[in-house]
Amino acid sequence: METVLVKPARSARKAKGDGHLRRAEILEAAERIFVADGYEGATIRKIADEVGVSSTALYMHFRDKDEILHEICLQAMQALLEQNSEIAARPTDAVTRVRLMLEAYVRKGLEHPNAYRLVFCAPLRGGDTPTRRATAEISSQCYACYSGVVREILAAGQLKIADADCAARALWAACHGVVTLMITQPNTDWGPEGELGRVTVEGLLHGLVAE
Amino acid sequence: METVLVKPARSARKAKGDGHLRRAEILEAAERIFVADGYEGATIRKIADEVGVSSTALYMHFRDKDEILHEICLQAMQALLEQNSEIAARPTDAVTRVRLMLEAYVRKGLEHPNAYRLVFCAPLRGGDTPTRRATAEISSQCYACYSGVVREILAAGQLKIADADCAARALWAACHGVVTLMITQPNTDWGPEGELGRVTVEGLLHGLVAE
DNA sequence: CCGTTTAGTGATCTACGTTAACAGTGAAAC
DNA sequence: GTTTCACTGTTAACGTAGATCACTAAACGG
Repeated sequence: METVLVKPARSARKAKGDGHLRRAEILEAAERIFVADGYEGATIRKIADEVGVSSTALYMHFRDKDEILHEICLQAMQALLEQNSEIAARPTDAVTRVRLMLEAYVRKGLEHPNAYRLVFCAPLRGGDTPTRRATAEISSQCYACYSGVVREILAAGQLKIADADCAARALWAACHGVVTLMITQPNTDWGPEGELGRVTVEGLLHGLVAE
Repeated sequence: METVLVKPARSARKAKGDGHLRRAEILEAAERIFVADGYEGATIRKIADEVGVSSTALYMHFRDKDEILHEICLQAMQALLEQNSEIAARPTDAVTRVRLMLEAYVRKGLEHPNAYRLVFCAPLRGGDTPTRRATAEISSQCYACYSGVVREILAAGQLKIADADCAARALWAACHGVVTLMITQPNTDWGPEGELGRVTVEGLLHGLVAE
């Protein structure tokens, strides 16, 4: 059995994990803690401990704590964008596609409550880090993809109001409300699984879309 | 030179403001800072500085930081409850009253964004302080008052779904979504003043209420 | 082989919420 | 008139947070 030549290297110092390997390792650990304990719970030191490295080392790979956690959210955001694009391309009618998007949105939000909170509920302080801009870019693409389908509904003459953007925002806001409410008050009885989301989306769709 | 015997020692000390006077003074200062800088921005030391007192003095009057800021929110909550009660008692039809309540809710939320965030968006950690319970009590009365009117709609046979509570929650969630979106992203263009709120509420009402 | 770059370290800084130990005030009790 | 004592302050300090500093060991390029 041949052993890889490993540096015995004296010391408790963690071996170099070259380049983006260590970076990915940090992101993984951060995600585990972040998902479990939220933004405040995921401290620099906890993440560093999980990786087995000193807290200072994280600043080699990320500008600050925000960048680490926002990078995680960026991934979730990209997944959402992919999903939205996929739904947008389906050969169904526009109303059905909007419905599917909104349902997927609510589902994703409830599945990743901490990421959702960070992206959609945080006051958006600070501003110009690349990660921040990337997230904004993706989320804007996400919205564009979604509102495009709403505009299709308008074009088909099925929208009861003249402003498609406003309708899109209203539907989004309603779903956002469902997600945030259920996330922040998980102990409240929100009725049968998925009922609140369904009633909200269907109700608003019936109110805004003809037929 | 003979001097009057003046309070020697501690000069910079602030005069005693007996009992709840000082308490009210702290609440006022805390509210100013809280409104301007939010929960994280309103630090114990800043509040104490504003009052002109050492930071530890605040612990004479309040158990901890949470209690101070939640007391502020409690007042806003009581105002909301009063408003809701007043609207509930009006001699108009139930649908109109619900509409008025929701509009008032959104307006209040946008007027007191930081209080709104603390009460409705915070993870509700900790739990059994008296102030906490009082807030929960008031907010539950608030909901009861509101959902009672929604039940009136059901009783009048005007509700399209059988579950009045679910309808009430859906309407609330939608408004909550509008408020939180506009609060957390104040730089986004949300269209004409009040439009998003109006469209969301009216749309959902049309979807859930017959006629 | 040597100098530069890279990726790590522990000590330290500032700011936060909070607690502990102590001190001045004023009014009631003696 | 003195003593006592609750009340309301104070300064000092603790523990934890994010972030920075000065430094160093390994990896790399010539």
